[in-house]
Amino acid sequence: MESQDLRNVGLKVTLPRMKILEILERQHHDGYHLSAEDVYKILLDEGEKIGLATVYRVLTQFEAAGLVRRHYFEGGNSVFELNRGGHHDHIVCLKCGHIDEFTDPEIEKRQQAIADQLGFELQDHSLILYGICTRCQKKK
Amino acid sequence: MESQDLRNVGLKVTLPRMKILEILERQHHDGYHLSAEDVYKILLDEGEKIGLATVYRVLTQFEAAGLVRRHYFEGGNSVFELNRGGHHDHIVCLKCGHIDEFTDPEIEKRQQAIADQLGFELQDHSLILYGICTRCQKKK
DNA sequence: CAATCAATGAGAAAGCATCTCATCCTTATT
DNA sequence: AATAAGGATGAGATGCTTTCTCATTGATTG
Repeated sequence: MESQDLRNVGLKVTLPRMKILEILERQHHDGYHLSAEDVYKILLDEGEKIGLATVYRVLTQFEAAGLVRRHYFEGGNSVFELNRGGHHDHIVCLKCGHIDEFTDPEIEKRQQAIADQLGFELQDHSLILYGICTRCQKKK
Repeated sequence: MESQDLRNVGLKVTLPRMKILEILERQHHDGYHLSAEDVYKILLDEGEKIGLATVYRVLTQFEAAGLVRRHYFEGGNSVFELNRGGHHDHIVCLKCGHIDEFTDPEIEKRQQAIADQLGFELQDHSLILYGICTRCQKKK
């Protein structure tokens, strides 16, 4: 029941918001991370007349509402993914852009310890590993 | 002997490059991280007629040459700092922007282990913690 | 000191993201 | 259902960071 997701966070149920949520859900299964532009193009492909400004607005609202996470990978534009439960970090292939996800309790623990030690109240973190994936290593 | 730094990496010794190197060195002691715009403003303040395009060009060259590291913090524009030896990660205050640096061998080790496990040839990483620094906690 | 080739400045251009505002649509209320 | 009220949207303008272009200037080698 998607429309409930929107009401729960105090957002009106509108066609753009439903469509964008649906696209994020659909792509999430494949582990994809979409830029606003990506989402916009998918909408166009599916015949929806939704403006790019709306896509940005909605994604930003979704982020503020906790429905979505935004990541700043190298190279500029940020990407979004559904925030279904568990936190995870990313490892990005520098050649093909493939992204894998992982979590490491030990790293999380150390992060908290470091913040404590430096007197920071830890609120968030961003950990991204960059490398060459198996497939691209072979293609050499 | 700064000009040698430039020759060592195959760059001609020019006034803009010397000046920018010098600014990075000067600010480095304070732990500051400068955007291209910051560097440009400092140059203006000091009466140097150096174009913004040159600042970007030079910083990018310095990065390619390994003299400088570029970081993509949240919010858009990237910042630069001198790459004097040791690698380190960053913790950024979400209120005042203050940046502390740290390294944690345990985290580094885990990162390598994770990359191995996922079949990636690890090349680089970006770890940024976000929180509220001691000073800003008190200002509440 | 001359010749060569790279470096620079200034402005144009690109790319991502946000803003503006008139119009449209959801929602709460009749 | 119909309506009023205020939020949401589309399209284009705008802002901001970064890169590109190209004519000019400057560093380096012999």
